[in-house]
Amino acid sequence: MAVGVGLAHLDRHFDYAVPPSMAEDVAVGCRVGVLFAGRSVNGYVLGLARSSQHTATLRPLHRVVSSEPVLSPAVATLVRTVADRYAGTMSDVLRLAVPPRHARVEQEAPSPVSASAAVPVPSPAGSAAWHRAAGGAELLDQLEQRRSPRASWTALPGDDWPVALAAAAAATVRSGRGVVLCLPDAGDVSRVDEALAASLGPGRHVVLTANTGPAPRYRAFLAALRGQVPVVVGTRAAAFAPVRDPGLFVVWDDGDDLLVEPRAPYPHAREVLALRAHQHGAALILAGHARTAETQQLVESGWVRPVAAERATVRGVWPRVQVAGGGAGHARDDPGARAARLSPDVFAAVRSGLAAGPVLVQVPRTGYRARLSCQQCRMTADCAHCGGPLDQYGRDQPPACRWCGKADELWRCRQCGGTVLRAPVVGERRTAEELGRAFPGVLVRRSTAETPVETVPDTAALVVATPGAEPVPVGGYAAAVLLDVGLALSRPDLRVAEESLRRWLAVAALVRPARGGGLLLVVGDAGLAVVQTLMRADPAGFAERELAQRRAARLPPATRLATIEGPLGAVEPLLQAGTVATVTGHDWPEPTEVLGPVDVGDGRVRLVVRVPWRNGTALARTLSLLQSARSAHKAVPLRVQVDPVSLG
DNA sequence: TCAATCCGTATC
DNA sequence: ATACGGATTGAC
Repeated sequence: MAVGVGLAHLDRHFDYAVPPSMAEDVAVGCRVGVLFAGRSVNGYVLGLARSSQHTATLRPLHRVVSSEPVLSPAVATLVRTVADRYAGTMSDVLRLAVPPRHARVEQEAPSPVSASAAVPVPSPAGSAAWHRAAGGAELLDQLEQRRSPRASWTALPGDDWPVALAAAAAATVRSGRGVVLCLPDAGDVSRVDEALAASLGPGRHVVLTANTGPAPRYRAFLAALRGQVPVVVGTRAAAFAPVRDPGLFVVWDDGDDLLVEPRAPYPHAREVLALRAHQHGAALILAGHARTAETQQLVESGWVRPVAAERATVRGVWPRVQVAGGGAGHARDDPGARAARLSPDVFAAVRSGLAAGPVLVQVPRTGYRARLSCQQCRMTADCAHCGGPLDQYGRDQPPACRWCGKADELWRCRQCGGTVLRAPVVGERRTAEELGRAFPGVLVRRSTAETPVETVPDTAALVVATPGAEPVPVGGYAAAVLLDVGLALSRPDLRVAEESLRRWLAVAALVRPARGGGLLLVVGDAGLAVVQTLMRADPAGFAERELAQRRAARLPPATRLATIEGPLGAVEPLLQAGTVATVTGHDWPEPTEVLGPVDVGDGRVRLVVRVPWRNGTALARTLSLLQSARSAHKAVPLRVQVDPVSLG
């Protein structure tokens, strides 16, 4: 059995004797309680055998918590694989894979399932998007015929992708197999939920998300486990869902950080589902308007095949893309134009759009602001005392340093001597107010993650939305505006370009085609690669160049990175050659770069370890051994992250 | 020579 | 965490 202790050196199975009194109740995969090193812990039965390798006499099981076999052998294997991949423990991954037990839900009489209810025949509407993509129709056919294609699908503007994904799920169900779909947020999940209800009929799927309460969550988990439903859709919480005979795994928009589990060992739903597709010989669809460098790497390796429309088809549905100069990154804006963001170009685009239908203005999230900079030359404003970033903490207060807190009463730009600071991001509220004043009589709606607007009618209306909270208009937006493109790109992040483009492609996908008058106005520098991508309507080409650049820069996914964070005294010795070999018996795989340390405060430091992609497994193994050696000596565990989302 | 104690290691 | 064993120490 697997015991529920998080210590790395105890991350293996332990044998227990089954007392005759429990023989009836115990089953492979069920929860049991045992006495382990003198304390009572829970665990899962990994297998039942007549004999044990263990020579000493076995302790008896303490109790059988429940006979429900919540950890199937396949999921147990998956959990082990994910733990190894991320240098984590099985115990940690089990917490992600098996929801907490809810006894009352477990006792509930299973709702009568119309197992014989036929899955409706495919509807033409469901496969419209697939027929637009080269290889899409074949993909559906293969799923229907119980085959297992693996694909990267680039959805087009106007594609009803929730319906398309539901059609792929239905085809798989008709072949007698199960499906798991993971989407970044609850909004996406509910759209696919609805589409699945239409394509599968009632009672054939369940929704599994973390923010539904413990009871409904366990109920949905059990429905999949017991084979009552063949399809599970949800957020990253659904990645381990135990569907019967899985035939298809789907990830939507894998560039979204929400697909990364925030609990150790921080697995990404795309990786979990790709591992499952490999494990079961099942199909995999990595779908989105954008394509990540990770997916591009899978495409280039030949493991997944691209399913995307031909150029002519793409051109036919893409909006007209117009670039308006300005925004951050331009050193010489006319100094008076504080509101370059809402320039005459923007007003013109909004005005003409409103004449034809709804208009969307996407504004960077408040709080996602870049550093204050000089109004005149755009030089970043740094603290004179410690060099940290200055920030504006109140309308009438002097700027102060985010790091040391010192206020700078008399800031002067160290490049041009300017004295006026530029607050780079104005929130959506302010933008909505400005637009409301400029277009009196027009309804201005604000949509944010906290208070999203679901849909907008096909009439003149102005929607100001933060990324990810764009309402889906019934008939497409007549125009959309991307403000401050260069500014968003100034964020200090490993994946800014990819991440920003992802958000902008999501907007482009909601705009009417050029021939229907659709316009996408990009406020930024036409020379930027991401802006070029929007103009050329070529997300796959961007992914290709992005991956090439990552290779050249030795960044993921061309390499595998891990971060190690902990007390200075524990982490710093790892920089010395031979330390890891002394501690674990194995040195870093050759070659490995160990970079750092970076002070992260509180006496803690962080190292970055980098290996070529092919050494990823060996690196994870070394990191596991390191954690094992430490936990065996009662040292505090280091915080290890394989494939960290960010290095900041 | 034996018990008390310490330390490292295993935990089935 | 707790349990155990082997090494160490100190009193007789």
